[in-house]
Amino acid sequence: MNVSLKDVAERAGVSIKTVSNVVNNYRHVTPAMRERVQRAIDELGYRPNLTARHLRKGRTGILALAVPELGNPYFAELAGAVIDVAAEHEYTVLLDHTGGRREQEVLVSQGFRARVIDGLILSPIELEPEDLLGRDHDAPLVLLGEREYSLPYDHIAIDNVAAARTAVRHLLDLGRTRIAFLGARTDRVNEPSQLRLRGWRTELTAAGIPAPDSLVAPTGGWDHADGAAAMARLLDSGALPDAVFAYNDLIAIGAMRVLSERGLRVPEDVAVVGFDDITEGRYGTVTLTTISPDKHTIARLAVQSVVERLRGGTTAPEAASARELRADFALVERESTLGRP
Amino acid sequence: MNVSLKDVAERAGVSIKTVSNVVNNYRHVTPAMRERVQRAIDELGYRPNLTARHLRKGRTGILALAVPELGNPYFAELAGAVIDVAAEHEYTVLLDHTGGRREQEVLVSQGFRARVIDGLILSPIELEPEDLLGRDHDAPLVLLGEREYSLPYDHIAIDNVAAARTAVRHLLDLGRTRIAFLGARTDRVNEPSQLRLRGWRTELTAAGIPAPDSLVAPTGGWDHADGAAAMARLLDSGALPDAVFAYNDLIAIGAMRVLSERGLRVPEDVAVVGFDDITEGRYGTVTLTTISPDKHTIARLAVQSVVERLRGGTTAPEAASARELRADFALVERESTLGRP
DNA sequence: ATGAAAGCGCTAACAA
DNA sequence: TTGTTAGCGCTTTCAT
Repeated sequence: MNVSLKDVAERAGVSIKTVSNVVNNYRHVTPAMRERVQRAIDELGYRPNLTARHLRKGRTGILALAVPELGNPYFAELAGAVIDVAAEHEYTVLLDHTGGRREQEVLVSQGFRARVIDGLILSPIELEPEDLLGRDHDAPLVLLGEREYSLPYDHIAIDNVAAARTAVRHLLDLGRTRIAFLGARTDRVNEPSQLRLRGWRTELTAAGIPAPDSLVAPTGGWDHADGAAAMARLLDSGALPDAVFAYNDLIAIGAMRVLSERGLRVPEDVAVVGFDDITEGRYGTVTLTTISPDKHTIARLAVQSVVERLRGGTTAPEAASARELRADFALVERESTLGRP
Repeated sequence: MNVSLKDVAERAGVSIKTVSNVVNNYRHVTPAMRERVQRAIDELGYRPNLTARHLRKGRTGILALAVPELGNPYFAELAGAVIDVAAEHEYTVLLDHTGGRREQEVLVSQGFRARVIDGLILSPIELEPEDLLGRDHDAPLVLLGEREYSLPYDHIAIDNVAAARTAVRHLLDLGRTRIAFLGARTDRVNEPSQLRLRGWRTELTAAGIPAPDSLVAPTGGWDHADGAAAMARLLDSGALPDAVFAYNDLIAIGAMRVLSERGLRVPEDVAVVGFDDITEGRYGTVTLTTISPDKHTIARLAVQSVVERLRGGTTAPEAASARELRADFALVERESTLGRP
């Protein structure tokens, strides 16, 4: 593939510029000349060297997306959506995962893991606002997810408090009164799940129902195993919830597994609501009621945000223009709260 | 970030080469000089321009991975493993998905979707051998998955026939005799699932058990929904299997859902074995017995294959050096065949 | 409408 | 050990 513009130019007996004009569909080229050059291109099998083009133009056509864990179907499905939307804008996506570890998130935000990128979409877990303060990278950054930052970067999320309230409201409507929350991490001061926890507490309080800490079960992570462990601990503690609102679907499914092992029926004994609407929740023995964030809109807003800043040439963060972008969500009612028809 | 080597050189009062030496950890630099340059680097916040470096060296440090569907946890988990292994080799991973459509797979193989890459790992579904014959791209390619090609590219897979036989053997050992196969696609001549189907047939035949077509249920895709539909069709047809071997875990889980809806117990009435060992299978109300391919080894072999060819400078495919690389697999026995303890 | 030439930022001969 | 310089392949003024 070491055929360059120069080779084509020589072959066609024209200048490099003319070949470049043809390659880039420049308007003012006579049809005859275009054809002549095109023939040389075909004969030589010329393919433009994008790296050179990128060096010259200062853009690479690559966006990076960094999520906590690709093994979590929510992020895998979201990544798929981002790839598709990016393709529409003629961008390809470099994917990275951080394990939700602050250190990795910082590296990614600084562009240390993926450096040849035009823009970055980051879904942080542990990242602290100060980590982004001195960000020395000119690729526009957009933040995803429920953490709230007062930073000069676009942030895309659903209204997590409202979503959590909707989930709890649903359980209250079913007559449940001892509604547990599964998935509050306790090993960190700045709790990532605080918005959903706040929604849980607010809705219960508004309904005049107690929201004791004994019904809040912490987890170390957000996987099936964490949900199972938290549920087991909660039951062992003697708390007898008649409903569970989980931080995400994986935790909810892990919890349902434990409930089943303990001989508790879902939803008769314990109703369960998750969060994320991953495909997995639709095919269990008991299908999972969940909050469904509009992943496609999230992906679209994220890519658009980056692409707009790239177009505008304003890659530097500007507090004035930083936006809070909201995607919709919906409660999807299934068997884990309604029972099997 | 428009600080270049030249700026640093001026600031430090040295030549560009010296700065380059420091940046690249070249050996023969006096500590004093190194420190002096480093200070200039820090003061100016210099960051090397990788695009320029890549243009110069002819490499980008990016590997592309194209899988059928990121929403399938198997591929998401595999992608995560590839990203990690690639990082060890100082490569980042550009991720793409093809939907398992031939057209997309061809585009990817030609480098039309992701073009600035050093190497490509492709997991094809519909791709035909002839699609790769005239491949005009100098990035080394390695193929993943169960399709068998006689092509001059490394191919990494587990022994699908043996794995399928192991699964069926397990069911036979449990005394099952009417073992259905779920997930043979019928809309294509070159059946992607043929190896697993062959294993199913071979093992049954070896055991002197009939393997009638009436127990083979085709699917249009490989998702939960496809498994559910196939299972329903099979039951409606009057075939009464006492076991099911599914092409993958998603199909198996979809099938289990339908069995449950029909009042059939797993494994008492119908035992189920899947394929892939996705996390999801470990947390259902009935956990899933499955074939567990060694994803980490697959990822490692794939990245190694590409990196070796990159190192060797031999990016052109060579029939002589094309290898069939095997990763291990294991049967993981769970409740869908053994029952709950 | 086409050509000549500069230069994006870097690496690597070759020189000193 | 450090400096000079010639490109990598492309786009882009500025001429013609």
